[in-house]
Formats: sequence, structure tokens, C-alpha cells
Amino acid sequence: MESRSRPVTLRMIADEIGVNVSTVSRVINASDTEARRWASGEVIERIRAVVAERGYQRNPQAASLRTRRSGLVGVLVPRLQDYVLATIYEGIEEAATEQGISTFVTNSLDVPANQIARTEIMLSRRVDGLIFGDAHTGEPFLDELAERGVKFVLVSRRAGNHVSATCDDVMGGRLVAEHLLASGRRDVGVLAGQPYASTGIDRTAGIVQACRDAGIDIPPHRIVQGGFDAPGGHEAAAQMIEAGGCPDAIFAANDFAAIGAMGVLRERGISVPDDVAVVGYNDTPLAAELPIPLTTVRSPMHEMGRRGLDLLVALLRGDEVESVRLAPELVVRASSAAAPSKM
Amino acid sequence: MESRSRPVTLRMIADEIGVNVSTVSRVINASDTEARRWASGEVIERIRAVVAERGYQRNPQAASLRTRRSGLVGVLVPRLQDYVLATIYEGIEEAATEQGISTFVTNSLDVPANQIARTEIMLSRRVDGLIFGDAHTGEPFLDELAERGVKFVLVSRRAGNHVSATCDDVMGGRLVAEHLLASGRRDVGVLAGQPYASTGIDRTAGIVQACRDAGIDIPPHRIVQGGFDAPGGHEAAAQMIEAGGCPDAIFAANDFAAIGAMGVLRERGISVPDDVAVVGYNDTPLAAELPIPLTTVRSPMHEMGRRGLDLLVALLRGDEVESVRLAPELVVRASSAAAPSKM
DNA sequence: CTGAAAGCGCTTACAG
DNA sequence: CTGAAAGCGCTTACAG
Repeated sequence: MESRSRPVTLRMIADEIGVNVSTVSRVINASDTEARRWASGEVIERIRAVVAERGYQRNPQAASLRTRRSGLVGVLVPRLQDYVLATIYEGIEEAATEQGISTFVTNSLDVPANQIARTEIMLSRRVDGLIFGDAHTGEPFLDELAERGVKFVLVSRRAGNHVSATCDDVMGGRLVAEHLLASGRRDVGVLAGQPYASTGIDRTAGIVQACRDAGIDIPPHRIVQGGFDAPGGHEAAAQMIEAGGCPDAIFAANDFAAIGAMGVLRERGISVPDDVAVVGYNDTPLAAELPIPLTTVRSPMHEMGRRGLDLLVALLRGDEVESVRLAPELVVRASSAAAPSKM
Repeated sequence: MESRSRPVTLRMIADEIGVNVSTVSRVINASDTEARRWASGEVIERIRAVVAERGYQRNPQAASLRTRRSGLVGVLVPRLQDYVLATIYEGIEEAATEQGISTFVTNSLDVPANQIARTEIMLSRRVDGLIFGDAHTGEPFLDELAERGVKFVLVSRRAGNHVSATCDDVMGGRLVAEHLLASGRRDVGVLAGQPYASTGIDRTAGIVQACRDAGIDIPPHRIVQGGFDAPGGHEAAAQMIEAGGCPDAIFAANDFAAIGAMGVLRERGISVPDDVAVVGYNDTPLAAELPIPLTTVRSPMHEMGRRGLDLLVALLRGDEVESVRLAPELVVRASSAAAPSKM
């Protein structure tokens, strides 16, 4: 088996044409219009032809050594197994590729020690900037990073005053409240997710506020924290029902948690939506396929990733940037059909 | 806001101690034992102390320029949104981090043109090798890549004689057949997945063979191809039922496809497991939480990713390597409970 | 418009 | 055991 052939270098191109490497470098890195400032039309044409013919590809390591910019971005997510974060990452990666940027992703599992360690690894790889999908409220980590002059943006979750691309989760929570109240539900339980994630916090705040506006108070025992996955939702729902019986509506801050809750309800013979409405968040493709199709809030996950990358690029360019808040949309399905009127 | 401070270089360390950069380089890159061949105990100690104190981190771009090895690996998957591939990637990334290797992942969406284009991008980033989770049988692409001397391994799907880390999918299919036949099912339908993926091909071959061994032939109209996701399973199941009525067992080559199939059955009022048993593949965490818990085949996805990375590292080292085939395990749940005896 | 040179931060034969 | 030098492939002031 033959070994991989050595890549074409600038020098090879230059020698073949009989010009200096600096000229080739300038022409290659210039736009069509500004190239004329660096070389004669004939030389430009010749260079472009040979570059195409020989399949020249710039060596990014060499360029980065010289320019001190790597074209690399580090992305931290709680876990890529989570469909939501995987989708956000797809958006990031898509936008990055369009801009000629490469990304490294890694899982922090939402553990602060991992966040710190993974970030240092990213920095040692000389990333130009970072995108965090796992920001924790109340942790000093991101503030310290900003203090050090490291450039980063947040996606999915907000934190402090750091630049972020998120969904308007408070509004998402309000949409759910309005829908549930309109369909006759009065005893609303919330699976609030992790206490350090702005997503869960804001979605919970949204539904609580909107219910209060309608004169309904959600008592503390109806708000249970837990993981954003099926087992997490299972556990949280079980705990809620144990503590105060089953409410007539459950809002899970995440589709997977909603599925976990439906598991508990099935085990206990509680009927959805007759006894209890269930609403999720994110409109995962599974939501529509479930034996009981799930009402949920659609959030623009892919777009969020794209916008996050764009924000980071702007930041690295030195632009003044504003956080982005995208609008959610309620998708009503069978799991929250109006309750049969009782008594 | 202060700008990020310049990283510490070898030269700074060397100057501080008063030795040559080459000495520092040798000591840093040597193991504890071999360092003694390159420097006196005193110098070694001094270097290590200053490296730790100043927080020196090797510039990987500079090192790679010199050594012609980037420590970078490219990973192509159909789609990271797919839980199965996300999990395999987690294994890859985990093993890579342990070895000081960085990975780039990208989605090919199983489109051959994308596979080619993405691979070229990876190569232009100077990756040392590639891992493909999206191999297509019958496409010449991988053969051509091998011909060019590019180093790579496959995960999840086999193809040709290329080195791979996979699950024994034929055995997985056989396990399902034995279980279904033992619980009285006779008319078995298969949602076979994509025709170019060895996973679906092998799982189908396994169940077909095992049924034939038991004297039961699965007719062609009972084998339907389709996507490995919920919508794909939905469509394929609908097509199968349309063509020949509902079988008494459906084996989907993937849990998500199984969920899609359950959606069709629900719509048509067909009961699971009374009318039809449903079995999936991969034992996704959702499987256990579904309103009708799903019987499925557990495949060691995370381990597969780890083994794939290990294989690639061995290959890059020039070792002779053998493909790895991991064992699947059947997990029985409610969706395939024995049918009530009819008539 | 084009060239020659310096230098980014490393590693690694080659000397001694 | 340690140093001095070359060079990986680029980019970019500095000249002309």
C-alpha cells in the first residue's frame, strides 16, 4: 500500500510559475478585486490555474502559527446524546463550515470540574473562541474566563451578561400556561429541569407568572427539579405524584422528561390526557410519533446554533454584539386535549 | 477588557532557566525514565518546575508543522442527531482525549457527495486519519481513499475489507428471531433500514436466516427499507401493512424506527403486543420509558466508538490491526409479550 | 507590481 | 548531557 503523498505547498506553486511565494500567498488570500493590487492580471491568472490544477490546499497549522489565529472554535455541551444539544451543534457546525472555521465539541456532563478542564484543553489547542451550551447560573467560571480575556458566547442557556443566543423560554412557559388554562386545567405541575440551567428556570418562571396572572398559584410542591432526560423526568414526576397526588397538567421543561413522566403515568394507570395533560418542550421528532402524541413548544434549535457561531465570529472580529433571543412556538397535540368535564 | 495574554513558549522557559530550547523540548516530550538520557537530574527538575509554574502548554500547530502529525482525527457520521451515532461519537471522543488526540465531527446525512466533500475538508485540515460511521456498501469512495493511502477505520457499519469496529448485527437479528418464534409469532415483518447500511442488511439477514432455520420463510413484501428514524419507521410500517396487512411481529432495525412503527399501529387501532409484537434495536434510553416499553437489542455503542479510535491509533502507528465485532444482547420488554392464543 | 527576509514555536539530526 | 542550527509552510512588514 502506497503512503499518502506529500501535500502541495506554496513553494511548489511558486517555483512552478517562477514567482516568489509571497506573491502566491497574497494572490491566494486576496479577493478577486483586491488581487489586482498585488499582482498583474497575467500572474494572477497563472497562479489560480496552477493552484486549481495541483489541488493546492493551504496548510492551516502553518498559517495559524504565523497569524496567531487558528480558525478553531471549541464547543462545550452537557451531552451530545441529548437531541437538543446535538441539533444546536449541527447549526454551529454548519455555520462554521460556511465560514471556513473548524469546531471541536466535547461533553461536560454539566459537571463544573469538567467544564473547567475541557475548556483548558480547548485553550491548549489554541481555539480562537468558545461556545458554551452548558452554562450554569451562579458559577463564577464564565466570569473568570471573560476576565482572562477569553472570547466566548453562550447558546441554549443564558448566564450573567455574557453574549448568548437563546430561545425566549419565559415566553415558552407562558404559551404553555395559556394553553393549559384555556383547556380547563387548573392544577399544574412543573418538571423544572436542573436548577442551574436558565432554560428550566425561565420556562418555569414563564408558566408560574402566566398562571398567577390568571389568578392561579402553583404551589412549591408542584415544582420539581430533575434531569432533562427520560429517567430524570420519570423520577421527578414520581416524586411530584408521591408528594401531592397527580395534578391535572404536567409541564416538563423538555420532551424527554415528558416521556419519562408519561412512563410513570402509564405505570400508575393514570390516563393522558383524560386525567392529566402532558406538555413537553423542544418539539423533538419523537413527540409526534409517540403512542400519545405530545404537545410541546417548538424552539429553533438549529437556528440558535447558527446564530451562536455568528455571534462568536462577530465578537472575534471585535464587533459590538447583542445577545439574540429567538421566539418559541406552541404545537398542540393529543397529550393535552381538553379534559372531559368532571362532575 | 484586557486582551488574552500571549501563551508561554518553549523559549521563555529555556531563557528563564538558562538552557537551550532543544533541551527543554526533549525533557518535556520524554517519559520520566528516558528524560535522564537527555538531561541531568537537576536540569530536568528545574524544567519541570518552571513548566508547571508558568503553565506552559505546547503549541500544537507549531509542533504539527514540524512533525507532520497533527494529532487530529476526522469523524464522519450520518447525523449527530441520531442518538446511536452521538453515543458512538462520545466513545470516540473519550478515547481520543485520553490519548491527547482531538477530533472533528461532521454530518454527511448519508449523502455520498457530502461524504466526499467533507472528507476533503478534513484532509485539508491535515487530519492524521478518519473514522467513518456512515460507510455505504457498494460505493467505491472508501476503496479510492484507501488507494490514496489515507488511513481510516469504520464504526457502526462494515464495508468491504476495511478495518471496522461493529456490533455483530447478524447475531442481533438471530436473537430477535429466536425470541419472537419462542413467543409464538409466525408472520414476521422487518423494517430493514437503508439498503446501503450494513447494520440494517446484517440485522435483516440474521432474522431471515434464523427464521428459515426454523422452517419459516419471510416473504419479500414483509421486508421494507426505510430511514433509521421515527418518520422512516412510520412510513415503512405503513407501507408494509398496506401491502399485506399487519404481521404478528415487526422487527425494526432501530429503536426510533420502531417508535415510528408504533405510531402507525396506534393510528390504525392495532394493539401492541396483543395483535403485533414490536422489537427495536440499540436499547435507547427511551425504549424503557415508552407507554409500551420496547423490546430491543442492546448494542455496545459507546464501546464501539472507543474501539474504533483505538484501531485507528494502532493503524497510524503502523500496526497490523484486525476488525472488532462486539456482541449484542436481547432485552425483552412488554412490546413483545407472548400473543394471547387465538382461536 | 514583485522579491527577499524575518519569524511564528516547535523538533530533531548533527556536533561536541 | 547540552547546544546551535536547520527547517516545517506559511504571512507580512519592508524595500524597490
